[in-house]
Amino acid sequence: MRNHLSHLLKPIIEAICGELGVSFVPGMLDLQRPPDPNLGDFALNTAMRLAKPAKKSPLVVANLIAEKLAPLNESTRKTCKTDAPLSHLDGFAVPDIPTPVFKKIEVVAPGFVNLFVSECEIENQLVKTLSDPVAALCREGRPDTVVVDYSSVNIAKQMHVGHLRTTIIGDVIVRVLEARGDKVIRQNHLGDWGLPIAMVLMHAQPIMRELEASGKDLVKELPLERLEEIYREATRICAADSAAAAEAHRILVELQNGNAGLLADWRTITRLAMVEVYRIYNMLDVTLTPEHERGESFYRDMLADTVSAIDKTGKLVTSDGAGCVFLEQFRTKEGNPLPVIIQKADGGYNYATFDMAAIRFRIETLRANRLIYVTDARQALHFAQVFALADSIGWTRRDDAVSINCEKVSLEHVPFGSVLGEDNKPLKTRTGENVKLSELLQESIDRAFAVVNEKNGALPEDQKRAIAHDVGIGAIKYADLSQNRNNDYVFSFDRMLALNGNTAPYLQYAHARICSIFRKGGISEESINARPMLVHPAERALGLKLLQFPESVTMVAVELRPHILCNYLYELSAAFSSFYDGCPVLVATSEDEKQSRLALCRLTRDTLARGLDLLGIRTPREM
RNA sequence: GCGCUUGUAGCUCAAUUGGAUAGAGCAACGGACUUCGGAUCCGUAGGCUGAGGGUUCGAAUCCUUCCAGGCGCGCCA
Repeated sequence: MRNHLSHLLKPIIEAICGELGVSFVPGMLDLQRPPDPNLGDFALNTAMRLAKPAKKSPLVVANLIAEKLAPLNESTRKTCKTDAPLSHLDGFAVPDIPTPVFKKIEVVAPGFVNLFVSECEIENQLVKTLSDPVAALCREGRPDTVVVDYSSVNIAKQMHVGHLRTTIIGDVIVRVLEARGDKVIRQNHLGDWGLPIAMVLMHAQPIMRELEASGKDLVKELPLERLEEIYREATRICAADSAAAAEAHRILVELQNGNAGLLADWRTITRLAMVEVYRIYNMLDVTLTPEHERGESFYRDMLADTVSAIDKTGKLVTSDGAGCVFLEQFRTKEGNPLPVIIQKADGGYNYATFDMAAIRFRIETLRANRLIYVTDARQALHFAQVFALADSIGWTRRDDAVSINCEKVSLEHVPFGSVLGEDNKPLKTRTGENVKLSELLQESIDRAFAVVNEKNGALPEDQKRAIAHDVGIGAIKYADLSQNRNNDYVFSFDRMLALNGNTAPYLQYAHARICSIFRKGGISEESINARPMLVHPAERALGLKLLQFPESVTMVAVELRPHILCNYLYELSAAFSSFYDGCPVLVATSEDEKQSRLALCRLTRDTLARGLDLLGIRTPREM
C-alpha cells in the first residue's frame, strides 16, 4: 500500500518541486505512518523537507501539496467506481485516477499532510492482492545475486545453542530474499579443515580400522556424539602431552598436503558428522542441504594464490614473520596499527585467508553482487577488516557494473548477540557445558505437547505430536527472531511458549482460528473471491494492516532484521483478533457481508501462513 | 588503554533510521459475549528514554562529556 501510494504521489511531488524551483531527491517523498491512527493512515512529511530549499514556511508548502492532491480526494469527487478496471491503478499517477484514493486530507502544523485512504481504495488493493498474492512481494528493480553465509557448523562438535541464531536468522534471510525474486546462493562455511579435525582423525583412525575389520556400521558406531567425545579427549591429551600435540599438528600438515589415506578418513568423518547436523536442520525446518556445503576445505587450493594476489597489490608486509596487511582505518589512537594476518609465521593460513579466498570465489565465480555473513557480533572487527581489505584491493568492483546496475559488491556482516541463561550469562548446563541443540529442541517440543494435550486432548495422538513439533520449534525460532538481533536475549521456555503476547503460539492460534471458521462453515478457502467491504472499524483496520505485508518484507530484505516481520505478523494477528471479536463471519447479517468477511479471513490466513513460512515457522490448522 | 555494542514502564521488548501525545506484551486493577476456539477482546494505571551539554521547526534516535553492563583487540575460528 505504501509503495503504491509512493508511486502515485511521486510525480505530483516532482511537479511541486518544479514549481518551487527545488530539485527533487527521493528522500523528499517522505511517506510515513502517524503515531496515532486517528491522525491518518499515512503522513506525507515532504513539506518539512522542501521548506528550507524553497525558502517558504513548511505550512505554506504543506497547503500547496494538499491543494495539488485534491484531485485524489473523495470530497472533491463524488463518485466511487468500484468496477473500474484495476489496471488503471498501475504505474504512475495520471490526473484522472478512476477512483478517489483519499477520503480526507489534512494539513497539521508544522507541516504534516495527513492522508486518510478511502475504503474504496483499500478494497481495490485487497482485491489485487487476492488475485495475485505472489506479485505483491516481488522486489522492484533488477534481482541481486546474493551469497548468504550462515550456520557454518564445526564438524568436530555437536550443534549447541551457539549455532542456533546464525542458523535460523540466516535461513529467514534466504527465504525472504528468494521470495522477493533475488537469486540466493546458500553457503555453509563448515569448519572442517583445522586442528580440531586433525585431532579427531588422530584418535578416530584406529577405531575406524577396528570397526571396519569387524564389519560394523560406522554410521551407527561413530555418531557425532562419539566423535565429539573423541575430540574432547584428544584436546585433553594434547594439552597435557606436547608430543601428542606435535603429532596432531603433523597430521594436520599431512592432511593439508593431501595424504590420500587421511583424506579418505577425513571425508568419512565429515559425512558421519553431517548426518547428525542434518537431523537437526530437519527438526528446525532449515533449508540447508549438502549442496550448500562449502567448508574451509573447499578453498584449500586457492589459499596460496589468494596470498599472492594480495601480495601483488603491494600491501602485504612481513611483521614478526607473519604476512600482514595494515589498513589506515584500523589504527589505535596512539597510532599503533592493527594488522590483518593473511599468512602465519609458519607459512600456514588462518581464518582471514579462508575468508579472503571465499570473498574472491563468491564474487568472481559465483558472480554475487551482495555477500551476507551471519555470525555473532564478536566477529565484527574481523569482518570489518576483511571487508575493508577486499575493498581496498579492488575485489568488490564489478567490471560488468553497467549490466548488473551495481557498481560495487556489497559486503554485509549480520551480527547478533548471545543466548543467555536465566543468570544473564551465556547459556550453559549446570556442569558448565554447552547446551546441546537437540536436547533444547526436544524439551520445547515436550513442553508444547503438554500444552496441546491439556487444551485439545481429544485430538488423535499422532496429530498432537505433529502440532507439538510445530509449536515447540516455532516458539524457539520466534522467540529468537522476534527481537532485534543486536541484543543478547535470555532464553526462557515459559516466555516463548506463552499463549498470548508476541509469541509463535499466539500467531499460530490466530491462524488455527481462521482455519476453524472455514472448517466449521464447510467452506473451501480457494472458493472465496469476494471483494471485501470495509464497514466496521475492525474490518478497515484489518484491511489496511493486510496491505502492509510487502512493506515489512522489503524492510527485512534491506535491513536483514527479521524482527520487523515478526512485529508485523503480531500486529496482523492482533488486528484479526479484534475483527474476530467484533465481526461475526459465519452468522453475518447478510450473504454479502459473510462473503466479504470470508475474503478478509482468507487474506489474513494466507498472509499469516506466508509470513510465518518466511520465518521458517509452520502453521498447523488445528492446535 | 583503545575499539565495537547495549542502556526505554516493576519485568521482556518495540519505535518505519530525525517526526506529532515514546508504543506492545507479561505482571496489577477494572470491564465484555445465552454467535464462528475465552489459547479471546476492550479499558485503567504505570516514563525526566542511564546523566549532563550541544545541533534545529522537531532528538530515544545525530555530535560531545561522563556513568554502568556485555564483547573484542597478531598468527584459534
